[in-house]
Amino acid sequence: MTAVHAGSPRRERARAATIDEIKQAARELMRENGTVDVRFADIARVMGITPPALYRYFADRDQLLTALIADAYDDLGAHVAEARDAVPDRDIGGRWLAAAAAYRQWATKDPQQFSLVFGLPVPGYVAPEEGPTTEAAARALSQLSALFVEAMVRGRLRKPLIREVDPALEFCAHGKNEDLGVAIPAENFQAMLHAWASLHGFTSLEAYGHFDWMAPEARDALFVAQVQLAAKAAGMPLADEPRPA
Amino acid sequence: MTAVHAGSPRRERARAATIDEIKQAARELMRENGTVDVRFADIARVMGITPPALYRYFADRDQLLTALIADAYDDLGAHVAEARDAVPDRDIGGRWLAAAAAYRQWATKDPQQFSLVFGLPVPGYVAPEEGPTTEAAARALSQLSALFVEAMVRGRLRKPLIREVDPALEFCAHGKNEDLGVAIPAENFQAMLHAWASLHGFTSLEAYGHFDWMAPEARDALFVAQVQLAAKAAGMPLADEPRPA
DNA sequence: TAAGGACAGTGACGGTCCATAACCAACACG
DNA sequence: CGTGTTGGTTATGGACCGTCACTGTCCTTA
Repeated sequence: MTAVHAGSPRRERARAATIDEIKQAARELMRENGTVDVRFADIARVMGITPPALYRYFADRDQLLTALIADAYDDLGAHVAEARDAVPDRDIGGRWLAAAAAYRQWATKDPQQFSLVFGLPVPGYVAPEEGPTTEAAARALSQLSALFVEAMVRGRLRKPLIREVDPALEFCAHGKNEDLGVAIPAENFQAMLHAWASLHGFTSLEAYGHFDWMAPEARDALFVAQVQLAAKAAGMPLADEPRPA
Repeated sequence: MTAVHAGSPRRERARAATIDEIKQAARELMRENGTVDVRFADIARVMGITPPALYRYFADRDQLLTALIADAYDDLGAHVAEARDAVPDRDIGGRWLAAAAAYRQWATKDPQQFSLVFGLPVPGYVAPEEGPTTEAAARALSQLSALFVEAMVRGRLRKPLIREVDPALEFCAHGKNEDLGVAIPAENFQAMLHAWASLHGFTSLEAYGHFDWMAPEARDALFVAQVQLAAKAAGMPLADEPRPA
């Protein structure tokens, strides 16, 4: 199993294609019945094979889920990055808004995938610890923190609304700064997390139907206001302003 | 089934007790294996009866889940209300902080229950539409909005940071004001939802382990800062300040 | 080119879990 | 004291996960 043999490139490609088809079918089924549960029997039926055949590619249902989670992280990261990079470099606020909107849209379009990534971790496929999901998560979320890094290196990051930072959090911020490559002030680091949590909260509530009592336009408006508030509070330039004196 | 017979009060009490025991056992098991999944067999085993006996009390696994969700909402609402009311009336900011902390603590202590209430709705037990879960949800969340109503009637609600309100959202706000009994300005209504989303986002991320890389003290600090920011942005008096001129 | 091996896939099977059906004991009530 | 309701049992069916033994096919290599 999981032979390291490297085999022939021919087989390798076919195998990769099949793995991809399985994951695709799983996502499709999840989308259809609106659940994270996937039945091997259904996947097999869709693919025109028998259930046991799937075990050639995934040792376990959990292993398939792990792969799907990693994929979902990557997909989220890619969506955010694409939307963000579609806005000119200098419009930092616009880039943040675009990234946030992508985050939201990705979640509402596919609540199952969102739940897969940000839902209650089921013991079993969270275990790997430093596994592919953890790495994928880091990659995806770095797409958001990159905005703050950008703003920082351009000298456009202002003081956030909340300036007091607890020493413990300051310590964490310093630790993370090593990963980011740039020294973001602890207060802005804190604000960055606030912004993420705020964005995530709105997204999560909406994706799971807790804003269904609102008209779609109202939801849109609320979202924009929420994201703008987060940016404002985080010291992120909102409009395309000149750098502060 | 679900006889309307009313029967003898003796039997009624016994039945209610059993139903409660079932739900309690289910919660216990959920807590133990950290999942929302509950096996009827396990519940029965814990209770010392056989699985089919449970069907005397719940027609379905979904029905049990529905009951658990409603209970969870009520529990959350009770926790929030208790924590909030433990702080003197005049300290509005303190009441908000206490309520938010209760929301957070409730979620982190029992992520399964939190996920039950705020997770991906599984088609089946979300259907009722105006069912017990919807009502329970309204009750629970009104514990949060009550803070804004309090602040409003005491004339302590200031202008929020974001003042522009989209007409669509304004319309929604007016609709909800009828439920609240007090006319909260649309801009503050919007800010209230921002505060909830912000609180919920932090809570959700933490409960599902996405803040595990932070030290507990750092998380605590981040939370307080987040909630203070939300209050500040919402025009809610933070410290026990005198009413504004 | 022929033999050996790796790999994809199948059918049969065991275990677990949800749910129903048929049956039995106990209790309330006329 | 009989009768019907209620709470419980055993037996059973069906769905699904995962394993096993086996077959066919393609690749590799001598």
